[in-house]
Amino acid sequence: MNLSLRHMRAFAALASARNFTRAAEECHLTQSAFSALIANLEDGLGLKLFARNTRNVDLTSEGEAFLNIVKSLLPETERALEMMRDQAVLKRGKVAIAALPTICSSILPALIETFHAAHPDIELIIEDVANATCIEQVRQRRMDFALCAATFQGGELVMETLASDRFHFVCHPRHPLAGRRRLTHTEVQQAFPIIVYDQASSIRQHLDAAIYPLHWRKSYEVNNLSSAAGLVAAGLGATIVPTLGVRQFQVFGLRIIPIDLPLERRGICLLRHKHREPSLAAAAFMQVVRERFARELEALYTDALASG
Amino acid sequence: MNLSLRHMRAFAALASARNFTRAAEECHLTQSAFSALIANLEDGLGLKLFARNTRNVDLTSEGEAFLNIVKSLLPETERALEMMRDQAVLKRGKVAIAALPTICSSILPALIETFHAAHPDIELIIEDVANATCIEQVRQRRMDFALCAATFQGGELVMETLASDRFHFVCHPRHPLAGRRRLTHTEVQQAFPIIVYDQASSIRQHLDAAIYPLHWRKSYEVNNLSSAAGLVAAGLGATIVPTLGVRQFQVFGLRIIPIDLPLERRGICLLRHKHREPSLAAAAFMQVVRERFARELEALYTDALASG
DNA sequence: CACACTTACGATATTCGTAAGGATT
DNA sequence: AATCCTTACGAATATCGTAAGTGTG
Repeated sequence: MNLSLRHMRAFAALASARNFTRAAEECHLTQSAFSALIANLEDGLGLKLFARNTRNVDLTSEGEAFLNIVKSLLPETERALEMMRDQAVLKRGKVAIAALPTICSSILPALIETFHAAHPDIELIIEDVANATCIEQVRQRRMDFALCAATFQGGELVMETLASDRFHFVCHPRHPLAGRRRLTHTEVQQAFPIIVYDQASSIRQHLDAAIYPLHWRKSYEVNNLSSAAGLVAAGLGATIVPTLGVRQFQVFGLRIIPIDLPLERRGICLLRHKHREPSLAAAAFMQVVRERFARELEALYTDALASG
Repeated sequence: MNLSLRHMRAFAALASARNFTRAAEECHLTQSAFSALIANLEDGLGLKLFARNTRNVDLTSEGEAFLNIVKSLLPETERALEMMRDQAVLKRGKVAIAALPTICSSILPALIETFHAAHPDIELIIEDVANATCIEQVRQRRMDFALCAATFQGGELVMETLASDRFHFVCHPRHPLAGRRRLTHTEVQQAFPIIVYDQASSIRQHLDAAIYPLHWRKSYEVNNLSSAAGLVAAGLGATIVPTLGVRQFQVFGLRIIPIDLPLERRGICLLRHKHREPSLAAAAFMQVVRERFARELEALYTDALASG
């Protein structure tokens, strides 16, 4: 017996209409096909569900028993299919994204807005974590994808470069270098005191790698860009931030000057797992990312130049 | 989309095995047919449930969602089918019977025993009520059928005569008529004092109709045969009972003498409703009734003659 | 005799298994 | 090269609709 949705729908229709012709219409079938469908159901179950005489159609007591079952089973099945259909048209589902804090506070909100306008019912889970955590979450397939710094990744991780962001020297308007329009990294190294970030930070890692084997004349080490912004605004030192982070400094009216580092740019990538098939929703979000990320970052950069 | 049990079974098998070939075997299909079945399911839902590459089969996130649904829906559906299958082989279901008290206390137990031996899991509901109530319960289709006295029934009731039971004069061994081997109804009428039954009793109704327009010289009117048995045993009078009721008197060692009445016999019938389609279980019980009732009654009769 | 379900039947669609094709490790 | 899924294809099966058959009120 291969009970199908059609069987249940036909049965329910007939149980309610108690008339083959009308029930058949309801199911968009000819009366003959409908009759065969009911007969097939009865055969499959091995018992009569309806007592027919040419004038009336009535449920047998086995039919009553089946009706009780179908009354709960049919709506559940219909609901299940509807849920899947909704998923298919991106009415439901969720996308889990890990992203660097700088991305979360700069570009991501605009991308979310775009995505949400198109797919208002998709749930988004955003985890703003350090680069290493981003990678680890993707490796463990706990997130659909990550937006993080591009680093060499072997194994089952797939990296897709989105854009690269540049670095800026940020200082108080009364800082000795405040009047410069462009700086080299050697000039920056001599700008004492300098505020650097925690070792776990991808900015710090990138800069360490970029400037090696030179040493930073650090004076402060902070965890968040906003802390650095406060220190710089108070005239306690200067700092270096990627374009993705400049906005935090713009509000204080600080000087923002582009730098040329040996590794001038930091690659930003979309990182995903080879064996985590993206859901339709995730695929849709990734598409938004691919289409807009580079442009948004460029806008941030020109904005930083203008304000600096 | 016509979701079927096969779809769900195939999906569940594949989700668990994560391998088309093995899942196909589990479903007793060739791998190719199984593949088509899954493809059909995915097409119907409008989305991919599995991410295949030649080495691995994995659920997509939509597949995970569907798995959650199927994990509850499939067992429910299977259980529903099993219940219906059980009904078909009389492993489940119930039979509701209304029957006269005399039948309930005489023949019915043996029939129940037979039926129960063949169908141990069928629930039986027995209502021992007066004839009028039997008829009314069947008319209202509240019972599968009734075992009661045969009376003219019009409309939607179907009467099937099973047997006819005879009447016996029952008296104390020291009663003046105790030595007789056979009595006529006129002799019985003069046997004073006589114990009769309540107006609602079908025995009383039958006798009233049978003896009309003569009058009973009644001395006591009781509701139950067992009460009458007590009175007769105490030497307070004689009574008239149908064969179905004699057993209650045999235990007291009373004399049981057949009578010839103008309407010698009382028909016992199986009464059912034209439009209450009997369940398989009810049909099975009715069959037992048809096969055994007359024989059982005959046995009671010869037994009564022997003991009388 | 009229209505309502069943049966008959040819056309169409689906599903099956065998066998070949293609991709990944 | 081996494994494993998909595709191709002819045969078997199921389902459809039209139309005729059947039985009950």
